[in-house]
Amino acid sequence: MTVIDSSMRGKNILVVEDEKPIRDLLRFSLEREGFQVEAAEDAAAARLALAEHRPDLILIDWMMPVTSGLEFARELKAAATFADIPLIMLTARGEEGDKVKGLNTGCDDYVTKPFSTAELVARISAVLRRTVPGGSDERIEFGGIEINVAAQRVEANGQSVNLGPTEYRLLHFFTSHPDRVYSREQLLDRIWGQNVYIEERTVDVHIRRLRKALAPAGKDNLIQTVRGTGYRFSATPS
Amino acid sequence: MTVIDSSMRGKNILVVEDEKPIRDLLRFSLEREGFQVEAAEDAAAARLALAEHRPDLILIDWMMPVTSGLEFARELKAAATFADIPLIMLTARGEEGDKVKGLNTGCDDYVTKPFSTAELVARISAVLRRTVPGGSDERIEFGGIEINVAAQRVEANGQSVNLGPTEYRLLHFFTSHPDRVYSREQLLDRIWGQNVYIEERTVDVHIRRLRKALAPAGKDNLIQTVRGTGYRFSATPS
DNA sequence: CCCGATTGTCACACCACTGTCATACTCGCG
DNA sequence: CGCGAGTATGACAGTGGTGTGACAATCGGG
Repeated sequence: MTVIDSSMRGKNILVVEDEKPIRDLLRFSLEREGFQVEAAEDAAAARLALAEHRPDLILIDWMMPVTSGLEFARELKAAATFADIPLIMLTARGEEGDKVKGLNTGCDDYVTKPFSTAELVARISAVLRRTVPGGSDERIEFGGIEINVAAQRVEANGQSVNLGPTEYRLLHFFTSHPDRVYSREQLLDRIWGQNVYIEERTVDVHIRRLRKALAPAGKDNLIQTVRGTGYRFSATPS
Repeated sequence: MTVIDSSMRGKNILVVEDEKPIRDLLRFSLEREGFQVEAAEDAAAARLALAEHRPDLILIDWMMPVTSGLEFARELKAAATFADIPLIMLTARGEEGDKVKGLNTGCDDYVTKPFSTAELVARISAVLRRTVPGGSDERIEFGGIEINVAAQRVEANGQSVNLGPTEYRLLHFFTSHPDRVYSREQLLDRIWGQNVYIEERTVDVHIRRLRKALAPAGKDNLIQTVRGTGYRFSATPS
């Protein structure tokens, strides 16, 4: 059993692998380690997943029908939006030439099949570790709230907002998933982690703390209570 | 035949290898790939080459007479001027203990002999890719702190600041990467070296030493603690 | 060889942050 | 209007992350 750094928890990984058994194994292993996993069976599905959500790391099988992993990697590195997402290749053992091609495509590491889960997780952690949060000066803006992901800083109406770690993650999640209701359970899963046993009422308290922090800038009304369901982050008042 | 990324072309590599046949082979292979190669037959010659021109990467043979590759690597990592140059070790196969020692000196990767040219080039490319392009600037200024890289001198508000090598590298890194949060692990990777195993809390101590050194000039508040994440260097207070 | 400088580690103290509870409040409904 | 379920709020104790001083080991120079 591998134990990963707490900062890795909740990192989003996109797995692109055509063989279902391996795909399922990867999903299982990685989710057990605390990663959030999206799986795609080919390049087309991967493109769809990318359009929806930007992962922190992409795992690509080298051998894939239609569009090979190598081609897909090239495609990603050519696209400005995704070029900075770290990339790990899954490759068959002993194909020296293949390894080299993979590295030269711009992938950050490669893992040869068959691989141990421990090794894979170790490599993923290593790659993620040297990735700076918000690698390309990522900025999120919503309804007058601006988040500088790289600096982990928040401004509302130009005033700087001081947040604790949990409130920051909460706000970060809300700003990147606005106009949608989330139950307390969903928020616990996505912000605290999937295997945490915490009182659901605790969410209320952190919502309140976040509202209080946003109040001086008059932005506390962006967090709306949906009675009987949960909370929603939206610019249009209910 | 391997094709390397165009951004790699013209990168300067210093090869330190005592055996002439291997040295020539390395020079030939790397130059064919578009690198500029300086070759030195021992540590003394390497020091001369370093004084003349700063390479983008150093390739060191582990087994060398007089000053071993390991010693030379330590020497480099101790010198503030060269500590940030990425370093790859050439080591004989099967010497597990040696590998570990090599990794602990802070080298970025190692290649076991006998190696294929393709693999070596791939590793070099991978290491160079994750190296930040900047690094050999003459002068850095940020928030009233001025670093004279050539002289390895620091001034804050006009007062000269006395720093140990590690604190100097820490400050150098911070001033060239301001307004970003870095975890302790990331700082260890980027300042101590990628394969060094050091307590994360040690970062705290060096942060404190750096703060103490900057305090007389009133610049210690540029280093900000981001609770639960790491540290940030910024002119705007939190 | 000795000496000062530097480094990595530890132990201790402190305090921001966290999760939980009790209480007050609000809303929907009969 | 009163009731009950759901939510907001304030307080509080425990936890864990961070600051700090001290210390042994190592390094480099005289």
